[in-house]
Amino acid sequence: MPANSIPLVNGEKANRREQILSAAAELFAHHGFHGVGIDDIGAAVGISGPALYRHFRSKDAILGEMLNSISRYLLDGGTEWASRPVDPDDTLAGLVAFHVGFALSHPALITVQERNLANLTDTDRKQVRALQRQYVEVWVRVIREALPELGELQARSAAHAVFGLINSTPYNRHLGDGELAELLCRLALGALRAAG
Amino acid sequence: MPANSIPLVNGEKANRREQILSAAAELFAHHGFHGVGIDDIGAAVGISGPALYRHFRSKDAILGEMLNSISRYLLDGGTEWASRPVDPDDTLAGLVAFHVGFALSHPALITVQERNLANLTDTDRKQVRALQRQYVEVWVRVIREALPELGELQARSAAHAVFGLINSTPYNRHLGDGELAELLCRLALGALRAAG
DNA sequence: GCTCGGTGTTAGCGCTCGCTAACCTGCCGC
DNA sequence: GCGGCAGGTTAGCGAGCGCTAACACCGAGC
Repeated sequence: MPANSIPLVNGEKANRREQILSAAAELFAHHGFHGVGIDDIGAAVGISGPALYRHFRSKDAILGEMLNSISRYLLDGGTEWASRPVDPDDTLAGLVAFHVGFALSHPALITVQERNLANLTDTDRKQVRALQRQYVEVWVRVIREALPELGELQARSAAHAVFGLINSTPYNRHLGDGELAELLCRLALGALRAAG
Repeated sequence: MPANSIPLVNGEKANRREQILSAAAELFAHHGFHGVGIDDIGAAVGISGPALYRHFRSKDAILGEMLNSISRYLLDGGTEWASRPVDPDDTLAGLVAFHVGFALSHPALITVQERNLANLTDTDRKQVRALQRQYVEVWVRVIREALPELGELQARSAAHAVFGLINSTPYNRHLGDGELAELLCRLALGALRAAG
């Protein structure tokens, strides 16, 4: 697990900022950024409305910090897996498992990241986009090492498709976590294998 | 192609209601339901703001009709494919190709359907949910006929995952449509094959 | 040629929402 | 023990938004 700080599955302990981020993530995931009021977020952590401004400069800043830290966490984790000196197939499998693990333990963050990019400030959006692009590049590199017959464009499209597959976790709560994780890994790797 | 009416790739001819629905879909996809104003939608079809109320009862009604017709179109098309008397593998391949075709020609609708369910009226949401559930059941049935070793829960999870995979088209515009369609079909079928 | 329904316009109401202002309170360091 | 700061409160502002009201235009039918 990278130095980064995301894993604290939900609010047990954690300082106010993190409580707020966690609660806001849940709310944004359910109702969308514009569908959630400052007062709602406050109420979710037991304080009321404007008190949030003691911890964040604005509502946009909450979303900005949330998406930035998600993207950074994924990029750091992905980069670490990609640099493991094992054979390409295992690297790919590790990367898939890493992403699956994140998606399963933080479905709300996945939802927010997928839906609310457009609600970011221009500067925040640029940062997040840059991090996401780098993360995709990590995947493209790993995919092409495991499947040398794929072109770069094909690999990039396949990467996006696999993200879509894995990020289906928010709608996908029929199975237990363990079984679902294993299934998703199999599906993702099966898809990639079929791409070659 | 079912009796239903979705395919008219964009605004060429079409009456006002359909122009509005098409423009609104694009806007909702980019900015989210709450991020789009009545005036924005009007401007996008060359009329101004409140004139929309000559064609729709409310802003919610626009979203409601949009999502209802998407869901109905998918269900009708899916049902038709599922009832084709060919062997199970071909049925599954046809279903995949059908969904891929829709996702590629209407990425905005895909985005709206994924992101804005929560913004529907209660009654609209119930209707849409019901249609979506039926569509998933069609997939589950077809998947299990092609892959009898899968349990129902596994098949349902796999279906959701494949939806996620195919619905990645909005982020996936690196390849030409033809090549992307073929790739997505291969990925989806490869994933499902690996599930067994 | 007048009516009238269909479709457009602008003005403006009422509500919600993000955010600020002004004030309160309890804890920590000197 | 007292000053100050961190972190909370409520009141209220200004802007934006969904929607309605009131009116204008135009083409079709008697």
